[in-house]
Amino acid sequence: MPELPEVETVRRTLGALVAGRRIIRVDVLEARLRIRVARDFASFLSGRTIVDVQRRGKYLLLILDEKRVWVTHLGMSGKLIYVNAERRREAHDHICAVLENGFELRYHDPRRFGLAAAMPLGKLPSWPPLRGLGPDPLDADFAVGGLYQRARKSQRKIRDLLLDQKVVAGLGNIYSNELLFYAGIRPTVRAYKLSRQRVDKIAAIAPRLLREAIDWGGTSFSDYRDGQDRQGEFQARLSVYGREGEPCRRCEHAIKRVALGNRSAFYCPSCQS
DNA sequence: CGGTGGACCTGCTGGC
DNA sequence: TGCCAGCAGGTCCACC
Repeated sequence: MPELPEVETVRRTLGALVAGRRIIRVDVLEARLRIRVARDFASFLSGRTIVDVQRRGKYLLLILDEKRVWVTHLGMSGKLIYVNAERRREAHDHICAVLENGFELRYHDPRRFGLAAAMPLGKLPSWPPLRGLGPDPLDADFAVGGLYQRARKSQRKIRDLLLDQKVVAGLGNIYSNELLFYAGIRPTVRAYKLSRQRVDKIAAIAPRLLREAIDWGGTSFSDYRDGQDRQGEFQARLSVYGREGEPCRRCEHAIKRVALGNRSAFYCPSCQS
């Protein structure tokens, strides 16, 4: 579900609402996420004030005082929302952080593929899930040429390479497919077969596509919501993802779907080669 | 090391 | 109406 634009939208909508708020209590209602929520998670966060909300790839970082951090990943179906504490808690609300102003931060995740962890800020860089993340396309120092250096040595299909968070942090199946449409490249092409020019085109388009998706509040297929539980709008502007059989917006040919591994890839047979 | 395929979960949809 | 197969935005691990 949530790829870079969705996580960034949550970061922005949440940041403005929770910065400066103190967590007075944390209720962990279900600890069995992708990584089991640690026993001391609640006590480690209780009493802390949220200073800032940041993002690394698809990971959200709630920076707290006392140099502590609450890290979360939304997996496929996760939401992190800021709601009035009066609102009834729902099934799959796994973590509720009660704030001093009568609101709560709720982590909700039906499939439980996400994670929640807390640690001293200093431990974050060496924490395995974050260590080794590739460059983030929205970072100021994102280098267009870096992708080609990886691609030229890889036997993998280009769609699969783009999904690898060690290569580029933040792309998932929606935006990898969209990116390849705009670059005019079929998802099934082996990475090493692509010219420098074609790979550079993918890398150059990535920040533009992701920023545009953020401008529309991300893509809501089903579960995804921003920090205030609102849907995104970018699903109406997708070019290929989820559009099997529908006409290409550029040339009218029917969009095709192929299974690559366990996941679908979408492309226009006429615009992409 | 690089690459692939299955496992982990729940919920929804479409076909019979 | 009911049941079951297939599919879903992600990541990790065992295996070759």
